[in-house]
Amino acid sequence: MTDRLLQQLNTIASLTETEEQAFVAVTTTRRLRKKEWLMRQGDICRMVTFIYSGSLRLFHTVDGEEKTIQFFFENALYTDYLSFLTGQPTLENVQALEDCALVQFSRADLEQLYQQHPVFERIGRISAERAFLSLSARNTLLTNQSPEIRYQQLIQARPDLFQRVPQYHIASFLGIKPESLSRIRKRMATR
Amino acid sequence: MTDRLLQQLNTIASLTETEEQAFVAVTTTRRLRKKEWLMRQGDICRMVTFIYSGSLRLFHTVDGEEKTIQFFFENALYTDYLSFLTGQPTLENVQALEDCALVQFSRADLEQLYQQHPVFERIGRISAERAFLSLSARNTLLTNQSPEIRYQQLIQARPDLFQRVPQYHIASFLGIKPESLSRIRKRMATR
DNA sequence: CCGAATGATTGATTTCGGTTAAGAAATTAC
DNA sequence: GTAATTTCTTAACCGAAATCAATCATTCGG
Repeated sequence: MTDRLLQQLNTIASLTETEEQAFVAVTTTRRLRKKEWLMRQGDICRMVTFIYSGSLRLFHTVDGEEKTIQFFFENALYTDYLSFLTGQPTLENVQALEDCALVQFSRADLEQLYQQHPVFERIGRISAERAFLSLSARNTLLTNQSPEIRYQQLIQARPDLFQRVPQYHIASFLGIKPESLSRIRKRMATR
Repeated sequence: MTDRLLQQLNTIASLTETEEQAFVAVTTTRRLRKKEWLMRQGDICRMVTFIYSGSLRLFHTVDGEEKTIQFFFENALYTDYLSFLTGQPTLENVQALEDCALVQFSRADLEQLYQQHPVFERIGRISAERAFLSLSARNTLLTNQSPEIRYQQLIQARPDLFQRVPQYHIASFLGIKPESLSRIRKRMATR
């Protein structure tokens, strides 16, 4: 399982044999059943998680209501930067949508790697930059476009999502209520 | 001017004399008059800009309408990650709200620094992480809270903003129309 | 100091997504 | 395979912000 994570890292910056070994030494694997939790609001996030298979949903709870922020599928990486970096309790909830196989490593070990092999610092930088870009894109979509456009872009970009995720989670991800998504779909069908 | 930028960098990771000199060698300074442009949609962003004094406004143009994304004041850093990292033309417009004194360095030089002194890689990583966190906070506010709450949080967090920035830019930053902001203010005053 | 331009407020109306409530369809569990 | 639960759709109504339009206030240039 760790192989595929290493592969991903190598696409960011290539690792020597030694660096790969140092990295593998700090990873652990883990399984999660559907509906089990990777993270609950109030936990402290000390791990980076690589999704080898399965899927996760990240959401915040606002006024008792779940606001879906992101979905994670195979080959994605997840960590709560805020909690991971500051040691603060997280505001995030992450739950398995499907059974998952995961690879993890801890913040403490990552700091060690940063010290010992600057290439990981580079990987960390590029990863953070990418996370920023993808958040930025989501931000732009969410604030500049109408729900209908957001929905259209999403089916364009991720048609698979609708096969694997219930519609009311997708509605939440789009920043609207399930009833509204239903209306949008109807509107678009009859046009 | 570059001193204050160095100071900021040193709070992220401390630089040796040599590293400081290498950095200073690649910086240039620049002035901008009110209403002049640092960046226009379609440009390619090759620079990181440190605001020594003055202020800037970053906005996107969507359907002929300006959407203010962010304000920059003294000691802030600006770059368009997307354009800076990929070399793509930017979608961002950045205009001086007040006369500005700026310190800049180029992507090419930064890459050199990354190669020669890993500490800059570290600074780059931490900066990207911070940018992510701050965008994430804005995101949460913008998507989870009503315009009224967003306005309240903003005067709490940045009362100075209202002294330095016209209200219609602030409205745009809050994701609403000037008329609506005016009404929110009236509503709050009479309560 | 005055007129023009810019920025803020106010009012009338419209629009769109939220809310509430019900029922239909699909999935899950026994 | 059927009942129970979950998910999705539909409809009527509501409310907050957008839109449209006018007016007021302030700033700026000459």
